[in-house]
Amino acid sequence: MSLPHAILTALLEKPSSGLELTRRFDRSIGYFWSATHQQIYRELGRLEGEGLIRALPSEQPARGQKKAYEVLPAGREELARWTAASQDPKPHRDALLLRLRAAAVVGTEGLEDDLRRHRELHARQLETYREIERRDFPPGKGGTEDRLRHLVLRAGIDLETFWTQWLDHALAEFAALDVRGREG
Amino acid sequence: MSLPHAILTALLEKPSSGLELTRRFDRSIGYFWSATHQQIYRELGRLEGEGLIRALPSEQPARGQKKAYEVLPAGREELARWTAASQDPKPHRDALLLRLRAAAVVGTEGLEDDLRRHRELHARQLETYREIERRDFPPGKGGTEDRLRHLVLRAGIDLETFWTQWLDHALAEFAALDVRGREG
DNA sequence: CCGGCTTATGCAACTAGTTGCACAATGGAG
DNA sequence: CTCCATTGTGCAACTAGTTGCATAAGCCGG
Repeated sequence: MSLPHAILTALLEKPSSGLELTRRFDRSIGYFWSATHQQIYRELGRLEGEGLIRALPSEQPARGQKKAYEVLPAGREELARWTAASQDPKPHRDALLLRLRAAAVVGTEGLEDDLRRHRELHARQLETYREIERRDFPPGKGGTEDRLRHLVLRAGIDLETFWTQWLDHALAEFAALDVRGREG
Repeated sequence: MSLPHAILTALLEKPSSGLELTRRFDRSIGYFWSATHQQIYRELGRLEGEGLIRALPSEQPARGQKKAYEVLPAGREELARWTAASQDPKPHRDALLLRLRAAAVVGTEGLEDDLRRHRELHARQLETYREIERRDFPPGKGGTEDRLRHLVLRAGIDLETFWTQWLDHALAEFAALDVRGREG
C-alpha cells in the first residue's frame, strides 16, 4: 500500500514523467522503496484515475511522447493522511540470514563466497550513500526538509555500515569454524 | 522463492505438523522469514507433491488430525543447493523511512507518536531476542550449529538495537524541529 | 531514406504474500 | 450429553511485486 505514496512524494518534490520517476527511484527513493518502471507506469495510471495526480497539459499524450505528471490537492491530502496514520511495521524477510540458519543443518559449503560478495555490495552501497551525503548535505546547513531527508539518508548509511561489519564478523566466524573443523 | 527453504530448515531441525511449524515460525525462524499458517500449509502440500518431504506414517491423515512431516533426502539436497547458490540481495522497502521523506514535503503532523510507538516495538523485540540469547546461548559453549544460529540471533539483536537508537535520534531531531518551528 | 539504437510508455502473465473464512476433531463446563 | 472454545487443517480470493515482452517516436550513421 505504499508505492502510490512513494510516487506522490517524488512528484511533489518535482513533477516528472514515468521514466524520470524511474530514474529518480533508482538513485534516491528506491533505496528504501524500490520499484520498476512497469510498476510506476501502472501506478501513475491508477493515481490519475483516482484524481490524485494529473498529466501536465503542455505535452500531447501519444505513445513514445514524454508525459509529465503533477500532484493535485487531493493527492497531497492523501499523502498527508497516510503519513500521519499509525502503521504497524511489516515483518522482515532476509534470505541471507535464512541461509545461515540452513547452513547450520546442511553445512556451510559454498556459502562463504557469497557472504564475501554481499559484504562488498554493502560496502559499495555505503560508499554511494556517503557520496550523496557529501554532495547534498554539507555540514552545518539545511532547513527542516533537508534535516528530515538527511535523517533518512543516515538510516541508510548506518544500516549499510551495520551489514558490512556484521558480514565481517560472520566471515571471521566462518574462518574460526574452518580451523576447528580441520582440527577436530 | 525462500519459504519452502525456510520450511525445510525448520523440518530438518525437528519434524513437525503444520501448526507446530506455525508456532515455531512465530517464535524463531519467522523473525527473519515470517509466514502465516495458511502459507505454511499450502507450501507443505507443494513440498510433499514434489517429493521433498513426506508425512510421517504414524498418524492418519484426516481433517483436524495432526499430520507431521519429515524431510526426505531430495529435500535436504535441495536445501543444500539453495543455501550454497549465489543470490542477489532483494531491494528493501521501509514504509517508515518513506513516511519521513513524505513528511519533509507534507509536514510532520501526527508522525511523532507513531515514531515513538515503533521505538517501543523495537525495544520490546530487542528484549525478546536478549532473553532468547540468555536462554539458548549461555557464554562459552556451543558447537558449529550453535555458533551459526547465535550469529543469526546477533544480527537480530544488533538490528533492533540500531532501530531503537535511530528512532531516539529521529525523535530528538523532531523535538529540535519543533523548537525551531516555534521560534521561527 | 533506411536500419538500428535509445528513449519512453505500457500490457499481460506470473509469483509471492495476505486476508477472510470454513470445517473437523477434541476436551471441558454446565 | 450438549454446547462451546480451542486446536488443527485448509481453500479461495485478493493484493503487491516481478518478468517478459510489445510498441512508438526520435536520432544518428551510412
